[in-house]
Amino acid sequence: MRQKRKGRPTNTSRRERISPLTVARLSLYLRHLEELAAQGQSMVSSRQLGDALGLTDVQVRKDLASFGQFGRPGVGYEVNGLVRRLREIFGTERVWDVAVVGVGSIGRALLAFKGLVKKGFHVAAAFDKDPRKIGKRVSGVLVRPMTELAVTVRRKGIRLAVLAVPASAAQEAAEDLCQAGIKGILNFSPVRLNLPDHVAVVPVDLAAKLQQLNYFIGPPKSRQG
Amino acid sequence: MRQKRKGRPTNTSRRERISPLTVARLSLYLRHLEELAAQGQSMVSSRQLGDALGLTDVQVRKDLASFGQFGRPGVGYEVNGLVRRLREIFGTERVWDVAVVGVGSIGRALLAFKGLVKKGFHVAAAFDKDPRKIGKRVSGVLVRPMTELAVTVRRKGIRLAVLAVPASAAQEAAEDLCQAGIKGILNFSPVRLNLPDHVAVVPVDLAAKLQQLNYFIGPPKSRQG
DNA sequence: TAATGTGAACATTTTCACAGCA
DNA sequence: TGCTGTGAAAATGTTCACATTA
Repeated sequence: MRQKRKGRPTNTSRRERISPLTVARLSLYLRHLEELAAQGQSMVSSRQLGDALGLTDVQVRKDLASFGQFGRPGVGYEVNGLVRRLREIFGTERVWDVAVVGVGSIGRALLAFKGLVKKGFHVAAAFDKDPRKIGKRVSGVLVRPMTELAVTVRRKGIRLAVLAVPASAAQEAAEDLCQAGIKGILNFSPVRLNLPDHVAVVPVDLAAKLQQLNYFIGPPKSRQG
Repeated sequence: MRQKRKGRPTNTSRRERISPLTVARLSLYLRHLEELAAQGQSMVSSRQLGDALGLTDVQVRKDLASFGQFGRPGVGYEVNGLVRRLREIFGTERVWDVAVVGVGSIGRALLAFKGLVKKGFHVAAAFDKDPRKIGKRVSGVLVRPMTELAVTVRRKGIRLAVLAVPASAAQEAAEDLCQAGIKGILNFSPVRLNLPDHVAVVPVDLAAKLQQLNYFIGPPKSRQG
């Protein structure tokens, strides 16, 4: 019932839905596999991968099995093959241009962040509405006025944006991004964006994460009751 | 006690475990409720809250019910009361000191981030191992050498840290933090930290989030099918 | 023996349906 | 009627047990 073993059914371009939690873990796998590849390791078992990332071996196999048969029983997974396949899934065999909107401290940090390129992303344009910033270069990227957003995004074919403006300006800027044809927004502003469904938004709320961390730590060790 | 109306079971200090996904949403509720309070709104329904945050009304009620009975049937929830209760849950009726380790671009962004104070966090100390940074002030905070970490953390009673050092230095710095008695780490380094269980770690991997966003957007819209 | 892949059991989370209060 | 609170159903996610392949 299954195909020959050599011709492996990798359901390559079939976009059957991978669960979001699995997708989140796939980027962990990719990160670690890239490290292993850099160290010259050519095979890896689900156990090794899981141990390195704090997951069970079964979880790793289930996740990897969600997009095709890759492993060789008794042997493990081929590192380079998996890296290729995961990049294909994330669409990062190529490099994607990203726009940064808001060149405050967070925007600046992203412009300076070298790690992005290795992962397949390149900050290709930056926007701000502060006239004092416009025309300057930050980490080598020219800061443009918001009025040039649509034109620049279209000309460069940018589909991803990072939104790092103050809360009060976020919704409006997000709508500008939509108008410009952006497909996905990584949102650092502590605001829920109200946008059409065809635009994907991933929120990143640092203060909220600290609150949650504080909850899980619990009350101060009641030293005296 | 405060049972004024019908004895309402608010299980105030009972720390029965709230599920992690609920906790994540509780910070969303708190954020929005604080806004409503600032606007002078005194009551809110689960429906209104849900609409504002992209959740169903049932989800909101289930979440709020997970730590006591708060709503008044036919009326809704009292905004200020909920704000107080949520702050109590997150432990943020008081302000907590936070240490930032690594004063690169991300560390700097956090030092400059005003939003933290409003949420109950104050960056009280910064550390780096680069001698050129040590002794300088960044956003008003003195940068100290890593060798002073333990002493400073203990003296100031700091229990939360943000780790923003390069991947290669992350594990070692994290161990230093543990030694110093830190209880929770917000980890910006793209590395899984291997630490004792009693230290809580919340990872924040920006490149990974972009990858996931790219996955959900899917392949470039093949314009002619 | 050392691995993968997977159905079935289990656990968690979300949604539904509705009882009951104001 | 408008709203909360909640048991039960449905959906989603994780772990277990084991067949299978190298």
